[in-house]
Amino acid sequence: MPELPEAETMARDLAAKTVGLTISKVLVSYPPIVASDKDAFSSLLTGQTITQVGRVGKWILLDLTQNRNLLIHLKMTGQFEFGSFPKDLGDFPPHCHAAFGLIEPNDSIIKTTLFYKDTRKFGRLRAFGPGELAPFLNNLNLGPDALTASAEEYHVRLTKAARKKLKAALLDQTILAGFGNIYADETLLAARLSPLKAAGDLTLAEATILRTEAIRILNLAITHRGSTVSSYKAPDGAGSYQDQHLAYGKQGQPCPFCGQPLTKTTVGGRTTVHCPSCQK
DNA sequence: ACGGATTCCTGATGGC
DNA sequence: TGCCATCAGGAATCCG
Repeated sequence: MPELPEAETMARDLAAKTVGLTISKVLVSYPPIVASDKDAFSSLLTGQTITQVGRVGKWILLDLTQNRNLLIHLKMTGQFEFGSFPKDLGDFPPHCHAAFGLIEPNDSIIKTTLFYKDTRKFGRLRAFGPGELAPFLNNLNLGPDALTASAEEYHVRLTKAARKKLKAALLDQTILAGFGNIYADETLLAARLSPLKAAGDLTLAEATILRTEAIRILNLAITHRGSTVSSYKAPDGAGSYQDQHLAYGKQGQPCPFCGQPLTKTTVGGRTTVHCPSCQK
């Protein structure tokens, strides 16, 4: 499930494969995947060249010519795949819902096709015309990026969540952007902080440790191309950070720090694994 | 107002 | 073996 390191990996792979290419054709086989009307979606994108691919929190952002943008949230199972342009709507690869035919500048032959693939169909693609992206992003009210926020920002933003449990606060993208279930559990264990603790009780010293561990783990995960659990895979291959998970999915196994068994609970509706003995 | 529950989806898994 | 129920989870939306 794509979180910050997986979104970053996908954005980098996508940038390497698509920047400089022009979208010559768009086909949508499952219209709900496109947040707006699919014809409006296609006409906003067709003819535009991809100039940059980046990440905003867990969103993937493609900058296009004529101040247009394509913003994608991968949710649980969204991914990208390359292939040849489908002959019709019945000719899509399995679980692929949108196809973008890409050409070299001043050419007309489709060089490659970018597919949006999403088994569970939770992801959404949105196209924006000039001036439309900023208000949308503004409305998302995303907090500072988990990778670049300062210790003070971690402290101020998390304590403002008051009685919310620390794990739930970390998953709230309006507090800090980028954490998902995996990296929240991994970070909390590394920082020896309880997911059940009230976020409002976090001291500056604790927030500082939390941030240090978060940045260490997120960067390490990026160097490993993310964590491949269930089906995550970036265009240039899967990740391997799952091999270094200490908390996620490790319920019942001994805590790597004290040896007591890790317990599984539910916090904020999410499966949470932690060490009741180490994490205070 | 704020936090918890529900909803969207499908493949994997577990129990009988 | 087969079938059905349950679970997984990001974030918008609904609810108390």
